[in-house]
Amino acid sequence: MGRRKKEPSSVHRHNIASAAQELFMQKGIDGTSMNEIAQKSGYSKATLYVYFKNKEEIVGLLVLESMEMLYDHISDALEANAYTKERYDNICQALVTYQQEYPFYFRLALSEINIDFTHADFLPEEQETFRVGEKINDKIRCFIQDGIIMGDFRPDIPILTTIFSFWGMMSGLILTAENKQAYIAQEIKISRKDFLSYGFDALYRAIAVRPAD
Amino acid sequence: MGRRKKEPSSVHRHNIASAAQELFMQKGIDGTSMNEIAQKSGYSKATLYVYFKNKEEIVGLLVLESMEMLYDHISDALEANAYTKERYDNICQALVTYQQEYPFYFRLALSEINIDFTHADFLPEEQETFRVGEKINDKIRCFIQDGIIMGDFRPDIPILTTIFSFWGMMSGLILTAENKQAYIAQEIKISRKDFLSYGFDALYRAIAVRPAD
Amino acid sequence: MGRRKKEPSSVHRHNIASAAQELFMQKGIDGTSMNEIAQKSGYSKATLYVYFKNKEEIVGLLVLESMEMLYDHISDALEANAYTKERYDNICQALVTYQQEYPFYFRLALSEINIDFTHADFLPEEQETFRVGEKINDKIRCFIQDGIIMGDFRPDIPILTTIFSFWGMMSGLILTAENKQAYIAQEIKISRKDFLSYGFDALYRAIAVRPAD
Amino acid sequence: MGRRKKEPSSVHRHNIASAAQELFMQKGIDGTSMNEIAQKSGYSKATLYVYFKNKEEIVGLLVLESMEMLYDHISDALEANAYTKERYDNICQALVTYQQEYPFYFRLALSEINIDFTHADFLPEEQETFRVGEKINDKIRCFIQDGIIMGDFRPDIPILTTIFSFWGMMSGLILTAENKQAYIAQEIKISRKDFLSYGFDALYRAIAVRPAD
DNA sequence: CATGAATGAGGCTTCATTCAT
DNA sequence: GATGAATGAAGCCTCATTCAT
Repeated sequence: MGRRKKEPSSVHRHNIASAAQELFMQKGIDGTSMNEIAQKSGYSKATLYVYFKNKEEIVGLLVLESMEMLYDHISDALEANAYTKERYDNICQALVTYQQEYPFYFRLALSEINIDFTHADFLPEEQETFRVGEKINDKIRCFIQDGIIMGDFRPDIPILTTIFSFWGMMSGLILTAENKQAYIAQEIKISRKDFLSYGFDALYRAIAVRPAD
Repeated sequence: MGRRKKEPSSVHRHNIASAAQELFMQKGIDGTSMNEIAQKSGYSKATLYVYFKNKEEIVGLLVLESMEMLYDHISDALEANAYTKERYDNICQALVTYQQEYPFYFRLALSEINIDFTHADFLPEEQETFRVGEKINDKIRCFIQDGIIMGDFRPDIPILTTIFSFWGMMSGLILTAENKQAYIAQEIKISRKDFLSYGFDALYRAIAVRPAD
Repeated sequence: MGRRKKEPSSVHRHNIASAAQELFMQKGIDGTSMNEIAQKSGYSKATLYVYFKNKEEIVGLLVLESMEMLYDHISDALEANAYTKERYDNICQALVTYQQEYPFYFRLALSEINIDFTHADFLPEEQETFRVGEKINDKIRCFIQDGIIMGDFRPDIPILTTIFSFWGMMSGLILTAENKQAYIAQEIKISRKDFLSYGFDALYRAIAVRPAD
Repeated sequence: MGRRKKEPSSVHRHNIASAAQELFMQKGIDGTSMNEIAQKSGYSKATLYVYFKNKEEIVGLLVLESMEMLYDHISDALEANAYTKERYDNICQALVTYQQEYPFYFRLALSEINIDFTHADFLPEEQETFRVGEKINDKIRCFIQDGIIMGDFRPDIPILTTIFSFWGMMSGLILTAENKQAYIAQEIKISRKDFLSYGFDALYRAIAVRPAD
């Protein structure tokens, strides 16, 4: 291969991680070889190791990138609207969109790779990922507090507990909509959108001042 | 190794699958080698292949076994009590217990391996697994219908949608309690039990006739 | 499996060897597992080792058996007729038939497993095989001597040299007819029978008193 | 192991195939493991897979290489001399030399691996092998036609039939000379050279205009 | 910087063979 | 005698990673 133009290192990192992401999505992390990543990204296998210490670091960057995108999605969702319910719906939509765009990392974020400080291996990327996670939490916290102030959410709800339990329940709902897709369509005969709305609304009522139904 | 006592074949299968389960849990399916399964189960690697055609078949049995246990857990939960809320709590508890006992398959059931008819590969074990899944659905359906009849659940709730969305949300909640364990304990300073109750109750209210709060 | 009726050991040996033969023919010796032989023969894998010390011994018996059949074929061919050319044709036909019936052992006899006293491993079966080979040679020697006496073969031909070179050439011809079957049919447009006759006749003329053409 | 000097890839392929050839010769294809090939060739096992997709491909290259050498041997044999009998003897000698140099592939060419269009798997190497086989046939065809024109061969001989039957018979003869070597020397007390000449001459007479005896 | 080349380690699976019953 | 059960050894192949250039 000819040498390529001098580009900032981060561009190459992104190119590689990007190719990896698609493959991971299709075949899982373990199911994807560095060889395949090399081929898909157009770099040589050895070059991968110029930009990443190892496979794990690729995953790390990917998780960080996806976490940042999630942050952006959620930020946007919150800034756009004034009414609490609308903002809530926007957050839900942001999550759904995010899952559709980065199904692989949505799953990761939910379960597999655990980004809490327990097993902080302290790779720089992981630290950063954690930080972004905190920023997301903050955003949500503000949103809930705003909602309380605006009289839309019950004033007695435990904020942190709500954030985490909702995060879990929403993720589970979205994942189910994804995984049981065919089943839901054929057996329940309901659109994915309605299926999701049903769940999101149920959750909203749980913290709303008066059942908004 | 010495020969071992004559035991019915199913015992060996269970021994092996059991060892596999623990390893899968710790390191994932792909991350676990047949070598490790052999060592942990106390059989020789070759013997594994006497009892299972290949690694995949071990996973298959495990999924089936765990699905059956889930069915038992849920059956018990439903038969034990008369009051709808109690029965609901029992189901929740059954799921939590199940997740604690078979964390790996709880995860599977939620996401990766898809037990709907979409990708019915028709391995006998997989077929059976699907059937058990259906039995579980039926149980839940009856429970909800009973709840409606007893006047505890709103009569207009869409039953199938509720089953699937609740399944997703509950799984997500339980998984979060598991994965963010340390975070929840240290940051929110709330017990896992309370964390889970908060979520389960929120969901209950969503279908209960009158907010039980 | 239930025990089977008491049969002379040789019957079981034959059953097993027989099953092995078919498999060897289809998939080669190395390509055939004891497992497959066990299944095909209807005995358990362990029982194979009651009747044969190991896989090699099965091959040994098979070679012996096939050598004996070849002897029978050739004996019959020689005793049937009076005229030299007829007897010659019969021998050729015997070889062809033998190759069709035992393609695998025809090949062995020609090349792979070498039954000359050089590498006499002195397994009883191999010794016996060698002895049968000698008996075949004797038969042919007599045939040639008869032919000379009858004035059909040139009196000066070197008998042993003729036996061995003819054995080689005939085998090679037959094998080619078998292996290039499709090619011969499609490209040369000649029947296998005619193809073989052409070669056999050429060889006959080489030792006949007057070109019989 | 240290890295080795930069050599064109084909050199490595040849090195590996060459080592494989010797082993195949001694122990057969199935009897030879990639491990052994690695050791004998001085490369690591993994490196074998850099240069060959799998074991089969090694065989493929070997067959092709040997086929090409055979072509060269025969080409040389034909171009060297003017008299038909001399050219015939040269061809025979070429075959003998070839068998001595590549005993393993001589055997293959004769029997096992079938290079006719029947089972054209269409691997590039196999296609090429087939093509070379055709070139050899052409050379021989020309030789026979020349012989007829020069009045040395009978004008009525069926050319293709002759080519194939002679190829079979000659191969069989050469193989017998090889396999029964010890036997021939000790029992017949004749040199291999004379043994072969006897057979080749017999075949020559079968197509020569007048028995050259 | 970029990479072709090389490889140790290890994965899954199969097999011939043994042994206690 | 017959076999179910068990296994050490080995086979093919893949992979993440390193290093010299």
